[in-house]
Amino acid sequence: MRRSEIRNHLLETALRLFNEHGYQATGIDLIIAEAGVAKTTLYRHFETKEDLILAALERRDEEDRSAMRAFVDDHATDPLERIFATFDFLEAYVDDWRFSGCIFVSAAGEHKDTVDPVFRAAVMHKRLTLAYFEELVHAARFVEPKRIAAEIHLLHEGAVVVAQMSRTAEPVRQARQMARKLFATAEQSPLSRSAPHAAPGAKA
Amino acid sequence: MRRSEIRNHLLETALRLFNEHGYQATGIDLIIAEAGVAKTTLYRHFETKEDLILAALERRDEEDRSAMRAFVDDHATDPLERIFATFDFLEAYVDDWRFSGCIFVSAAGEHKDTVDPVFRAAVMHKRLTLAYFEELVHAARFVEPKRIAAEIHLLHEGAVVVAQMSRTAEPVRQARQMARKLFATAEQSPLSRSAPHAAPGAKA
DNA sequence: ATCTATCGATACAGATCGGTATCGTTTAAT
DNA sequence: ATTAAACGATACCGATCTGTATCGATAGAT
Repeated sequence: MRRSEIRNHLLETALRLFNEHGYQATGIDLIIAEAGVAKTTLYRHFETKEDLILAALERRDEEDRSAMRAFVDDHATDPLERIFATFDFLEAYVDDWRFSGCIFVSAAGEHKDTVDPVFRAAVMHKRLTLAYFEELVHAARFVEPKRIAAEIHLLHEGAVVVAQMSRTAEPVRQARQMARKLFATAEQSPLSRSAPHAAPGAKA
Repeated sequence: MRRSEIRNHLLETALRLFNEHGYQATGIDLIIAEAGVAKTTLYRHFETKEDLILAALERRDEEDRSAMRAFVDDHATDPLERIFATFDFLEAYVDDWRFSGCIFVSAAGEHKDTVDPVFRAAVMHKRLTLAYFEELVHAARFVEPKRIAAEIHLLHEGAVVVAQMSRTAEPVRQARQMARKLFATAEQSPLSRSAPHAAPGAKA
């Protein structure tokens, strides 16, 4: 294995095991065994296990959010439909056979102290995801974009947790239906959302 | 301390510590130290740590659901308002300074194997909670009661997870608003709910 | 081709884990 | 008052944990 690939390989292996068994339950020895790497090698790339967890979460954060962006860009152009497309992305995410809950929620559940770096990393992921929702909602010209974005976020989180327990993607489909019902009646800006010319204060 | 109280005391102590630090992170030694009890005593009441976890979850399950029932009974008589009262209960639950996320979701996050008894116990709690929602929805004469109950459940779970990250009760209030908007337009049975006159029993 | 940094393998340290064994003391029921 | 069970305290077991030390082999860059 090439030198520069080891770090990536370690992160991917750790991420997979964290997702399968959790953080505390995943020992360093298991990670290096699955990665086929010596313990010294792991500790040359990551100072502590916590550093490995943080690096893994950071990587997954970027992966997830850029994957959602790409999915939305690929599947919808209409600003309103782009909002609903996030639920389609979520459905595919939950339908993966490796799915066993949101790893950030699990990370927050295992590191409950609000000053714990792992907890803070989980919170940061949710904040960045919420910020993307705000972009989408803003582009759809909703009034109170922050409120609508928070509602989308809440639906996403609820769907994922229920899906984690029921091991079905049905909660995600239900969340999308709820979103459609909620945002069909949500008042939009006087300048209708399909207006090709930019509305004042448009961010993206 | 009286003999019969030891088991209860152990369960309460364990529950508190599990809620503070999680399950794996809470060692037996910490539990007995906080409970002021010898290790032999703990193992005379519970065969293994897993048994202690399961007993704690079972206890908490019954406590939570009976507390929600009592709250709803106390705060609303109108069948529709009783549904919304569950969100008021949830708000008080989340507003507690000891709140750090749903212990059943955390339990499922730390025991991801679907055949793990702890995971199954967490799932059972959610199923029983959902069943109660179905009772409430049925009493409110909604068509498709199971669908409506699942939506309430999804809103609850989403609110709790977002509240876990933000450490605010605001997500719960938002979830209640979403429920009001969703179920205001939800079609009810031809026999409209019994009280056509102004809603009594709404919370103060 | 040589040098240097990183690799794999292994052994080990020190702490902590869940759980057991022992024993003297206390408590509840007869 | 006596008996039997549960108690507290403590020492201990084997396993596992994160992290370090050592050392020969290997690979990248010059």
